[in-house]
Amino acid sequence: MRLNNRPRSGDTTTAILNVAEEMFAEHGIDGVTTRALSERAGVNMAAVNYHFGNKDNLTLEVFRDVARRTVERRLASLARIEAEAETEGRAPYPRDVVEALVDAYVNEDSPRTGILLAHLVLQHRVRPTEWTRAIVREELDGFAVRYMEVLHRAVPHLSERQLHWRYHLMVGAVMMSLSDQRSDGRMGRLSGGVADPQDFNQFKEELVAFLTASLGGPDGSGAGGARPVREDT
Amino acid sequence: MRLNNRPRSGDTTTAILNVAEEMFAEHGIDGVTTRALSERAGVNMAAVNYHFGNKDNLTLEVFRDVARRTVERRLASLARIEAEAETEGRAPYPRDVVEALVDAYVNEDSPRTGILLAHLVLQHRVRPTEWTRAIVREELDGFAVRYMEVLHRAVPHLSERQLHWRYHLMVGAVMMSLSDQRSDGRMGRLSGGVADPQDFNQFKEELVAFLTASLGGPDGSGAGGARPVREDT
DNA sequence: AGACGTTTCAAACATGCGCTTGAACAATCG
DNA sequence: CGATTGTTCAAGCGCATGTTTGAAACGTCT
Repeated sequence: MRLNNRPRSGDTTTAILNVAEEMFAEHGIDGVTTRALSERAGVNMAAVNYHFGNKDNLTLEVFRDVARRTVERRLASLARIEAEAETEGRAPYPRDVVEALVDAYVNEDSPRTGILLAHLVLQHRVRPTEWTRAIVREELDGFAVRYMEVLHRAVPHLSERQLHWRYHLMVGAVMMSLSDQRSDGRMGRLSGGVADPQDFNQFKEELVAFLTASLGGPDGSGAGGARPVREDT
Repeated sequence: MRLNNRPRSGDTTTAILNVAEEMFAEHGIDGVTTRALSERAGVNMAAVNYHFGNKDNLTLEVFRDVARRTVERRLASLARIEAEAETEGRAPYPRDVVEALVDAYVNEDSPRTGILLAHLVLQHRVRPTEWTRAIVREELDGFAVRYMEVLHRAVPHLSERQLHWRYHLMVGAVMMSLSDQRSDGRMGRLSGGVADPQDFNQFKEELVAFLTASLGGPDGSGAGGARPVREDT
């Protein structure tokens, strides 16, 4: 047995990982049993425990991978945005910063990624476990801090407290819209098809519009000191 | 046995319902077993099935009740807002409409309600079942339509599609912030305590500010045609 | 070829769950 | 009082799940 120093080229191991990711996206986390998974992967049930120790470990690996990929992508976007802003001698545009967040979730190239992350986060909220905690703390918290750093420069009118609130609310909105896309179809139902989360372009557009607007006013209580969020092209 | 014509004054029945609501809020929906529930309620396990048929039926009743209470409360708020606007011969204030949504979730009088509803909705997203579907469709969908009706009058610059998107994104943000409040404490952790979802006033204030701002611009892509959301006191 | 570590497999095991059962108890009414 | 009906209870059934097991198959190195 080989729990450590696990070669990722192993046929069975990667087959399990791939099928797991696929099935988690489709049926949710609790909706995947070791039996169904191994059957679909064409491997014996015991293989899961042999290669990953137990089921929690497998899900941990799958979702840690997804989290890392996404964070990597978003960090790259942030770096690009900051570089661009610096050469032009200005603060980053709020809209660009928002897009850096959204792009990693809503992306035609890897449509599963966003859904998987939504599953992870919702799972962590509905029923936090050791492995969700581990991923959130080790993979996602760092990015959140970094993101807020850049976001703060883009919308300096927000206080630190407001910044934290807005960020968490932003992420919440994204997560929920992703989960609607997958499971319920409520938006499509209630809108009579006018709003369609399946349409990637529409999805991104509306999401970015919402989030950019949400960064608007310095506070919602005071008089209309809020200014339009964006003046650039 | 008495599955129909069930008197709600029955001692055991209400004890089960109360404890169920309590435990659902605390441990999430899947986190409550019939055994634990009956033990805490001081009744025999069989009592649950005797009085409610099965577990799904019990959860259905608990959450349908919560949904109804909330919807009722919000409908009343909307009616009040509309009446006030009409006597003053104007459209409803966006901020008021937003508050009507938030109040029902974040409320010091019944702090459990919002958390329970968040559980319901998240559960429906993570793992839709017959009974979540039933509640969403029968209790919540109607309100959503009605709410968007009023919201549309408050922010007429939004297209129908935008309206639907914004509404769903708003609800998503609220749900996620509620679930953070309960389970993870991530916001508190990342902000070093500056942002504290346990503080009801702060919670409402930041949430309303975020949502009101999010209704801002007619679209996020165009130039800054957005106007401040609110001018009244 | 033979030996030995690695991987696969069918089968069984252990556990926790919702739910049922049949008897005891309580309450109501003729 | 007895009978009937409504309610509670301890015990256990059936089932699905994650996990373990011991042996078979495979690969590789000498």
